Parts: sequence; structure tokens; C-alpha cells
Amino acid sequence: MRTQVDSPVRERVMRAAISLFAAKGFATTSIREIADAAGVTKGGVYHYFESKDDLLFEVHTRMLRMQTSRMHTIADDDTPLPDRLHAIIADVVETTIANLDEAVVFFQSVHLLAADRQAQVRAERRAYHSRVRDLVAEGQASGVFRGDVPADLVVHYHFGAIHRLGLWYHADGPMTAEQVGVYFADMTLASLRP
Amino acid sequence: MRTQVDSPVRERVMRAAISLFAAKGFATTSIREIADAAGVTKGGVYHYFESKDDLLFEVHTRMLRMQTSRMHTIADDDTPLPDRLHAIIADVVETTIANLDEAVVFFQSVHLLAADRQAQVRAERRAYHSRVRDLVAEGQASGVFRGDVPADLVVHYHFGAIHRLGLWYHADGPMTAEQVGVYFADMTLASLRP
Amino acid sequence: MRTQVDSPVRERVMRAAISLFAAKGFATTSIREIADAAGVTKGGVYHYFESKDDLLFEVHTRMLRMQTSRMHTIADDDTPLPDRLHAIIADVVETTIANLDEAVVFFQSVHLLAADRQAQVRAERRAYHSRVRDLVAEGQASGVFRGDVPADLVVHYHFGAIHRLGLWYHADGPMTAEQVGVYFADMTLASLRP
Amino acid sequence: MRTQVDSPVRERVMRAAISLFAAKGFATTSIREIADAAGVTKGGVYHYFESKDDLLFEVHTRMLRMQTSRMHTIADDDTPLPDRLHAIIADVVETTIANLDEAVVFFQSVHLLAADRQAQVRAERRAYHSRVRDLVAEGQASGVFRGDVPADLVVHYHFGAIHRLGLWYHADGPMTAEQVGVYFADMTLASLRP
DNA sequence: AATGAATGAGGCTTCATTCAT
DNA sequence: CATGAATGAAGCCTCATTCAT
Repeated sequence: MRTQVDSPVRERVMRAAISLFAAKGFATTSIREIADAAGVTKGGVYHYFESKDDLLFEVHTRMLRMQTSRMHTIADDDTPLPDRLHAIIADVVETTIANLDEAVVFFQSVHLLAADRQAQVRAERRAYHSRVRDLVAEGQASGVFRGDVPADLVVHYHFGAIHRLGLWYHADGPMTAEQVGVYFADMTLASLRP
Repeated sequence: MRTQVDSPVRERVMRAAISLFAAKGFATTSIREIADAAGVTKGGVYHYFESKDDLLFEVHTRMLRMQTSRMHTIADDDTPLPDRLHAIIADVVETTIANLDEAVVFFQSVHLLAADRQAQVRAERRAYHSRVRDLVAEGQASGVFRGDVPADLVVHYHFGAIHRLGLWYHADGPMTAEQVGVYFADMTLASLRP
Repeated sequence: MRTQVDSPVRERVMRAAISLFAAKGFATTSIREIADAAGVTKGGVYHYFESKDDLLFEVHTRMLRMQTSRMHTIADDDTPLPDRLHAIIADVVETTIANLDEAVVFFQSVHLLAADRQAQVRAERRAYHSRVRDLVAEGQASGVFRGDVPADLVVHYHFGAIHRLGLWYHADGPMTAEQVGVYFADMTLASLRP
Repeated sequence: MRTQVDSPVRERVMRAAISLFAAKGFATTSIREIADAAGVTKGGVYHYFESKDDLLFEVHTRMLRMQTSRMHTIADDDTPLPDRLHAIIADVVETTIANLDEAVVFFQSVHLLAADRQAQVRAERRAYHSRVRDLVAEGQASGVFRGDVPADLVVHYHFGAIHRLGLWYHADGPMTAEQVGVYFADMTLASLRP
């Protein structure tokens, strides 16, 4: 009775959902559209996912898991703190661009998740934020970063910029993901110079 | 035939709509909910607005008109360019915070507008972006700003941060709108230092 | 925004629902069937009732209100107790037959009501049962009824018979409602003779 | 090809179905729920039963076969007629209580059977009713029962009471099945005294 | 003997909108 | 001005059933 979690059909449905959610918004996308795009019947979608909310939730957990783990890995390095912050930003920009549809959904649709899952996702996002803020605060305490700006606001500021990436970046534009990552990280560090 | 634009009832409906759109999303808010929140019947809503899309469109035109005109006023000043950029950012942050619900809707829901109006709003937004980008480029050309970062990306970056304001700022938090405005503007300029 | 509680259309919908619920069962009757039978669209049904459960609930409250109030009125008389019990039974049989469809639904579909309403209806039904049982117990205490049968069981027995009326009685059969009422009441009293 | 009728798995499925049908109603119970409750997959259910209706039908045939045969056995005795009627009632009450879930389904869900089978079950039930009615009529003709009440109505009355048993009797209540059987039978006979 | 995949029909409900009054 | 009635389309979801393995 348990359903394959990694069936190719399931993955096709998930892909179709992500792409449509990103393009037209979660609430405006119907299960029928997802089914059509995935080449399945509506019932087929429900064979692999219990509800529309499930689809949305899975986008969030995937992204959260990935980005959180990568960030922590870098943050735990023993390189100099500014290098770590730089690397974190460059990396999150790159993975965001590498999964642009997912990212759009992830950063625009938390408020459409069912209440309990929304709370869960928000909590994990706050944890992410906290970890980065602590890095900033640490740098401020040690003097490598300017200390006259609240660390929380610093994080909101620079990650806010990242969260909007999906709304303007295009793969066929003039910049690669890597370039954008470096630019972003550079600007962050520049604005933190004491 | 059309009622005066500032009829208190009309305004109440608009307010209710903005608040609900910001809280739960445009697509997830029903006319019924708006009517209830405004203390009107559904028919009442349709008396003042032709469609649900009308409500959304008006949020966008209000914000666009206001923010565009303020930005241009400042940009046209004859003070030094960095001061003008600083003022523009501080001001847009303040007006964004002063109209936080509207801003949330404005920055999150363009893609839900009817096609033609969406195109119109996007075009005006691009014009806003262009004007600011030209300011940055001008500064880069004259050497007051560092020139190694594409001006377009600079604008996307710093305005991206502003567009996320509504998702974390709270009026009862530790910072006033003015403070946030100055912090943001400071960080922008810091990151542009040659 | 409030809807007429006594609109003729509303009543037509209610009638159609009762008749269909009685004929094919609540769960097996679709809103579309009700709408068709009432000459309304599906949306029309929802204009007057919030949910399918609402329709079912209203059948229950109508019957409960009516039968409870009639029973209490008779029970409060100051005629001899056996006469009162006789009158109660004859009356409930008559009103049951007079509203046979409603009665069928009422006696067969409590378990399909939404949980909270089901609890409410069951509670009120228990109160009805209690009142009648107290009458029986009183008669047993005073010696006008035989005392060797638990009063609760007596009530379950004789009202059980009444609750099945709708499953066999036909208006075009050989007996009038009044006749059945008297027969039933006679048998009840006969079986209680000391 | 068909598996032995008493395969433990088959029986487990049947038990689960009966219990769920009794608790929530036939139409409201899904094959999925039955499968889960029986610890089988949906396919498993279909391995033993051709359709959902099959399950319901089997409940009916089981009960019918059992109760009809027991009733006839007693009715064919050569003991005095009132004793036979008393024994029939006491016995049907006991077997009803002994199979309470099945009884609930049996007495509440005929109308949900497929048309042809429903006709068949109803016919057999009528035959049961007829036989008992004939006993009553015989007693009335011979003067051991009062003759002023139609025999059909007498049977509807007293068996109606029995058919509601499942809706109030609880195994952990104050009365055993045997006690209830005797009480019921006593009341029936008392109400028939000339 | 048993299962997981897949389907297609249908169910309940919501909702933007129109309209007569 | 404003309302309640009414509609029709669409949405999410459930489910009995079939089938290949």
C-alpha cells in the first residue's frame, strides 16, 4: 500500500508541479494542469501525493534540506569568518539559480502551506536565519565586520536580495550563476567592511 | 455614475481587500471575505469595483504612482549623486513600511494580474528600475561608485532586499521605518564604495 | 447576506432532499440529484444551505423540535398516567406517519451527521427517552404498570417499534395513521398491565 | 478458483467490513478502510470478493439463512403455539445480540444492495414475516391471542422493536442477551393476551 | 495469492459574476 | 445605492474497480 517515493512517474508529477507553481502561482495552478503536464490522470497525481498541499510541502522540504545542510557545512569550516560568509552567499545563490523554479515557489508560497506545515517550515527557516546572523554577529564582535548595523537586519537585507533572484534572473541572460554568486557575495562583504 | 473615488465605503472595501490579500494571498481571498471584512454585501463590492482583478490592479497603480513619482522627484534633485541614491533608498523603504500591506501585495502578486494590466505594471516597474540603474551607472562612470559590478545587478540586489521588507518587518519591532531606511541606504552605498 | 429561512425555493430544496434521503439514503443521494429534483442548480442549493450536512441536520432538528414539544405537552397533562402514555404513543405514531419521509431519515441517519451535531441530536433524543422512561417508572412505582421489566427496556422496546414505522407503512395501505396509533398505544399499554 | 470460504484472510476481511459497515454505514465505508482494518491491500479484498456489494450481500445472506432456519425450526415444533412464539422471539433477540454488528447492517442497509439482490433479500424477509404472521393469526383464530389487532401489524410492531436492538444494546450494559430475549418475548405475549 | 499502479467517474464545495428589484 | 438570488464553471478530492506482474 506504501507508494514508491522515487518512482519516475512521481518525479514527473513533481517536476510539472514545480514548474507550474513557479510560472502561475500555487493557488492558480490546478491539479488537472499538473496531471496534463505530467502526462498522468488526475487520479494518478493522487496516487503519489495525498493532496495539493503535499506537493507544495515537498518543494519546501527539498529546498530547506538542501540549503540548510550546505550552509551548515560551510559555516562549520575552519576558514576565516569572512571567507565563510562569502562562500555561503555564493553557494546559496548558485543553488538557488540551479533550482530556480523550486526557489521561486519556496520563497513566494510559504503562506499558502497548510497551517501546521507552514509553522514547521517557518521554524526551520528561522533557524537558518539565526545561524547566519550568529556568523555576522561573531564577525562584528571580533571587529572584522562593522558593528553599527543590527546583525538581524544585515541578514534580512542580503538574503532578501537572494530571495528575489528567481524573479529576474534568466539562464539565457548575460551572467552565469557563478558570476552572480560572486557579485552578491562581494557586495555583502563590501557593505560589512568596518 | 461612478461613485466618488474617496467614498468612505469604497475606501473601506479597498482597505479590507489589501489587508486580506496581504495576509492570505490574492487568489485565496474571496470577494465574500472582502465584503464581510468591509461590512458590505458582495453586491456592494461590485458596486464600487468591476471585478476582483480591479481591486488588485488598483493596489498596483496606487503604489506605482506614489513610489515612481517620489523616486523621480528625488532623482531630479541637484544634490550629489550618492546623496540622491541614498535618499531614494531611504524614502522607498519608509513608504514601503508605511504601506506595508499594500507593499506585500504589490511585490508578491503581479503575476496574478490580468494579462494586459500585468504587462502595463511590469513595464512601469521596468521604467522605475531603469531610472535607478542609470543613476548607478552614472556614478560608476564618474567614479563615485565602484565600476566592477553590473549596474543592473546592483539594482536588482538592493531593491530585492527592499521588496522583501514586508515579509519580516513588524511595526512593533525594535526599529522605526526611518532607522531601517537609513541602514538600508547605508549598506547600499557602502557596497558601492569604489 | 443573510438568507431567507422560509423562501419557497428553500423549502422546495428541503422537500426534495428529504424525499431523496428517505428513498435512497443520505450518503447515496447527491447534491445534483437534489438540485434537479428541486428545479434549481447545484449552486442554488448552496445558496440556501451551507453543506449537505446542513440539510440532514435540519431534518433532525425539525423532527426533534416537533416531537419533543408534543410529547412534553401531553406528558404535562393532568390526566391519569396510563392515558397520557397512551396519548403520547398514539400521537407520535400519527406525526411520524404524517411526516413519513422525514421520519425515515430521522430514525435511520443520525450516524451520518457531522460529529458535533450528531452528539447534539443524540443528547436531545436521550432527553426524550428519559422523559418517557420516567413516566413508565412512575407508573411502575404507583402500581398501575407491571414492575418486573426495566423501564428503560420498555421504552426501547415500544419506541423501537415506532422507529421502524417508515419502513413498512404505506399511506395507501389498509390502515389510517390514527388506527395504527391506537393499535400501537393499545399494545404498549396491554404489555404493561400488571 | 474461488478460495475456500473459511480462509482466515477472507474471514478477516468480512469481519472488518461488517464492523465498519455497522459503525459508519455501508456507503461511507471505503474498500481502502476495510483493507486497512483487515491488514490486507485493496487488491487483497478484490481477491476474495468481486465487489463492495458482494460484501454487503454476504452479510445479508448469512443473517437471513441463520435467522430463517432457526425460526422455522422452532415454529415447526409441536409445543403450544404461545410457547413457540415466545421461543422464536427470545431466540431471534439472542442471535441478534450475538451478532450485533451484522444485525445493525442487516436491518439498516437493505436499501443499499444492488437492485436484484435487494429484491431477493426483501422477498426472503417477507417470507420470514409471513410465517410469523401466520403463527399469530393462527393463535388469534384459536382464541389464545386477542383478535382485535391485525396480525401483520402485530408482527411489524414486535419485530420492529427487535430490529432496533443494535442501536441501543451494549454488551457491557446491565442486561444479558438472554434476559433481553425473555423480556421482549414476555412483552409480546402480554400484549397479545386476549 | 497478492500487489501496486492507474483510471475515470462522480462527489462536495467555492466562487466570481450577473441581474432584477 | 444596495441587495439577495441564482448561475455555471471549475476546483480538490475520493473511490470502486481493473490489470499487469
